[in-house]
Amino acid sequence: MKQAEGGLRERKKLQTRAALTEAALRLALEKGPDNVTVDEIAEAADVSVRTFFNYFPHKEHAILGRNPAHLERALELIRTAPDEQSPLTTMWMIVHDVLQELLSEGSLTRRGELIMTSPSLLFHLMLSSMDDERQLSEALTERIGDPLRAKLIVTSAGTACRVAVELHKTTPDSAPGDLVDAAFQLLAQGIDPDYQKGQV
Amino acid sequence: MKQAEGGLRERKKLQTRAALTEAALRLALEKGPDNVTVDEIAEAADVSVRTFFNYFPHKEHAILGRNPAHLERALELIRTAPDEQSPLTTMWMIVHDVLQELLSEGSLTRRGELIMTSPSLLFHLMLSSMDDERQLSEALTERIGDPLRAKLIVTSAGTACRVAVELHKTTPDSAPGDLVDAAFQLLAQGIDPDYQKGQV
DNA sequence: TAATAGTTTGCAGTAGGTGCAAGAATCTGC
DNA sequence: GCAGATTCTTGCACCTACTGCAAACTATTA
Repeated sequence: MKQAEGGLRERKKLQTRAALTEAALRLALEKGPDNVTVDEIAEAADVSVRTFFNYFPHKEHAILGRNPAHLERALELIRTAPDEQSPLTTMWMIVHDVLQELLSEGSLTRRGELIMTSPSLLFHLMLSSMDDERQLSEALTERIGDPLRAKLIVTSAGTACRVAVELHKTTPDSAPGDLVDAAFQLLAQGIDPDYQKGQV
Repeated sequence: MKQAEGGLRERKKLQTRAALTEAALRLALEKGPDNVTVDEIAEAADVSVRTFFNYFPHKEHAILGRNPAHLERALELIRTAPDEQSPLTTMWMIVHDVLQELLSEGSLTRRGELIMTSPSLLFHLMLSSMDDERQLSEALTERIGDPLRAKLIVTSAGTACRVAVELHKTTPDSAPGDLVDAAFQLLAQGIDPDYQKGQV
């Protein structure tokens, strides 16, 4: 029978994975994300290159070090949200849930800024976000019925974060959290009340 | 002195570029976008692999065959929009401008569906869209002042298109154009009037 | 037609990424 | 604590994407 959680094997895998993400992030910060090779990361984590690719499909995944638990929690938040809570409010809570953790472990600033400097990283982040998005949309559709609106709410929440981070780079005086809040507010109430379709 | 436009050299470059995108798209459709190699594309277009990379930085760019003229026209539309036209309305016109051309040349369905099947293609598209987005946001900020709102409007328009295409795949009975319109409408008026920030 | 400027190409090299099979480590039932 | 099954690691051979360089070629210009 398979040993559940506490096995040595399990722990070693977690260790290896942690060592790889740690090394990847550190080296990426030191040398710039595009100047790190998989060879270096593997060597720093003391495993073979081949093993690296057993853990991550792409170099970028190691640097991003995505936490699968975040998606789980987000889905849970959507499923257990009280009826009276509006959908975008739920999304706001999800965003802040993740944001809080990233801030508390101090990896947001390091990793976040890194991501914004590298198109390739950003790209892979978005790529892996696509699947999350799909799952979140499905969960939200389950709740509110309208699939178009559900998808728009989920993707808009994502866009709000991205826009906030980008804008924060050009105007560092405004806090990212405030920008996220402002973006959510705009999206909720409408980004253009004067819109008129079909003035062709 | 440099010959302006009609030179043989100029025409040959256009020809080569066209041959490459044509071959890339055709092969991608035949064999699936991830099973095409640059070798094949180059051979089909009767040029060397090295020449391929003189024209496109990535394989995906050839398949996407992005038309630089689209961005130019979009920027022009933003700059010359009448004062009374609301910003999202302008974005709607841009979207339909491109849509119309893609439909008329018949490449939307072929290329569009292809793109949606390949994460790699999708993300090269988004990646190159990021730069477009930046330029469009700047132009729109110029016009309406508020950079956050401008960025949100531009990115939301992009998201609307993406969501519409995705949704069209699962519910093919609704036309993509209608879905785009519905998405724009929702975004304009607000995706969640009951949103309340900070119910933590 | 000769000089010039721009294009194509082959070649050599770096790096990401995968399949396979052998060997090492862990886990299981006894 | 041991034998056998399971799982992980690793080296190796291989494919593909992509870049820099210098030589060969071709259109343009005077």
